[in-house]
Amino acid sequence: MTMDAPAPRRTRIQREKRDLILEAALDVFSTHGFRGSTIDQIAEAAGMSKPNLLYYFRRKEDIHETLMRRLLDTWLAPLREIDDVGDPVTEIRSYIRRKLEMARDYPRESRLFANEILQGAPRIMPMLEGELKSLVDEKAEIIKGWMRAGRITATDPRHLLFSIWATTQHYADFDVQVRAVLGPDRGGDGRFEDAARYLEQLFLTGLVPPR
Amino acid sequence: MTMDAPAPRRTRIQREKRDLILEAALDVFSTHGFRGSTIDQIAEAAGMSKPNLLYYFRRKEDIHETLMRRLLDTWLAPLREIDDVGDPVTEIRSYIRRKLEMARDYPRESRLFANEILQGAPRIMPMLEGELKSLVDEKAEIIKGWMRAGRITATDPRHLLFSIWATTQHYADFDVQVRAVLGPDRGGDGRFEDAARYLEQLFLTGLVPPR
DNA sequence: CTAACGTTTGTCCATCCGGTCAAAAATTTG
DNA sequence: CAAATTTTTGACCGGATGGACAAACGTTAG
Repeated sequence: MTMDAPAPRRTRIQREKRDLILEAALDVFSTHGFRGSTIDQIAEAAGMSKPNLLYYFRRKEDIHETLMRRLLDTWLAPLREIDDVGDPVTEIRSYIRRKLEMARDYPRESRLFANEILQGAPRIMPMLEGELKSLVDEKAEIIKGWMRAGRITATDPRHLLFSIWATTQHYADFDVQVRAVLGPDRGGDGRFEDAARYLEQLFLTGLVPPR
Repeated sequence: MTMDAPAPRRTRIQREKRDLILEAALDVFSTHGFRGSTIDQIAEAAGMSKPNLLYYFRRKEDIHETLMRRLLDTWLAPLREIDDVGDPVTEIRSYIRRKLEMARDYPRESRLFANEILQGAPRIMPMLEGELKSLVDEKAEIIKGWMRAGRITATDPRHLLFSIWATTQHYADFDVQVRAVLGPDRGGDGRFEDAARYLEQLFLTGLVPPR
C-alpha cells in the first residue's frame, strides 16, 4: 500500500486562499487546458498577485494535480452508488440522471477531465489504470449479473458505461456546439430536461418501436 | 454571399510541403491543443526548420485554420449522406457505422475538433452556427418525418444526433481511457467491433428486453 | 509590547516562443 | 549556360511565461 503524504497542517488563511486558487484555476484550466493557462491568469482570477499565488502552490503543476485528485473522487461518486440490490432498470436510469446532473452542475470539472484525457492523460494515467479500472470492473460484474438473470438485455457492460459517460458528458464538454445547434435557449435548463427525456428513452427502449 | 479568396497558384514543392506541414500539424495540434503546440514541434515533426515552415504558413493560426476548414468538410460528410428515401432504421444504423469508422480511422481529426469545441470553439463558432446548424436543421426535419410516420420512435431528433456523435467520437477522443478500462488489446480492432455491436443494439432496441 | 511567524509584493531572471530578415542555396526559366 | 525565381537557413528580436528572492507588511501568541 502506498503511503499518502502526512496531512500538512494549514492555517485558516492557507485553507481559504488555497480554495480560492483552486476555484480560479478550475475556471482557467477547464477553458484553456493546462498549457494554455498561465499562472498570471489564475492569479488574476483569484484576485491576487502571481508571487502570492506561488506562495500557496509552488508550481503550476501542483495546482493542476491537486485539482485532478479532488476531481476524480467526486467524478466517480455516481458510479460508486450503483448497487446490486435495487431494480436494474431503476439503477441505470438514476445513474444516467445523476451523470446528466453532474454535466449540468459541474461542467468545468467535466471539461477539465476531458482536456486531460484528450491529451493522452499524461498526469492521471495511473489513476485510470488503477482506481477507475477496478471500479469499472466491479460494476461491470454487477451489470453482467443483471444480464445473466435476463433482467436487462445482454450486451457488453463496459461499452454500456462508455455510452452513458459519452452521452451525458457531451452536454458539458460540447456545450457550445449543443447551443449552436439548438439555437437560442428557451429559459431554465430546458436543454437538460429534453436531454434527460431523450436519454431515458434511448437507453430503455431504443428507437425502433416494438411491434 | 461572402467571397472566397481567389485560389492561389502554387508550385509543386509548395503543394507537397504544405501537405507535409498540415499532416505534421494534425499530429501535434490533436494531442496538445492549439496553445499547447509550438511551431518548433510542428516543424520538427514535418522534418524542416521553423523559418522554413513559416515560409509556407506565415502564422501558426494559418495552419490551424486551414486544418479546421478541411476537417469540417470531411467531418460532416456522413451526416450529409443521410437520406429521405431509404429505410429509416437502415439509414440510422449506417450513419452510426460510418461515424464509428471515422472515429477509428481518423482519431486525430476527432480530437482536433474536440479540442476546439472544448475550449469554446473560438475559431470555428461561425461555422457551427452557420454550416453545421443548417445541416442539422435539414436532417432533423427528415428524421422528424420518420417519427411522424411512426417508422421510428418519436423523440427529439437533435438529441438523437448528439447521442450518436457522443457515443462514436468517444472512442477516438477518450481512447486512452477506453484502453485503460478495457485492459490490454486483443489483436485487430476488436474494440471497435464490440462497440459497433453494442451501439447497434443500444440505438435500435435499448436495454429493456421486450416482454 | 514585541518577538516570532505567516503573508504579500516588487523586482528580477532564464527560458521559451512566435515571428522577422537577410543572405545562401537550390531550382526553374529563357 | 546565366538570369530570375523559389526555397532554405542561421541569426536575431521582443514579448510572454514560469519561477526565485529578499524585503516589507500583517498577525498572533507570550
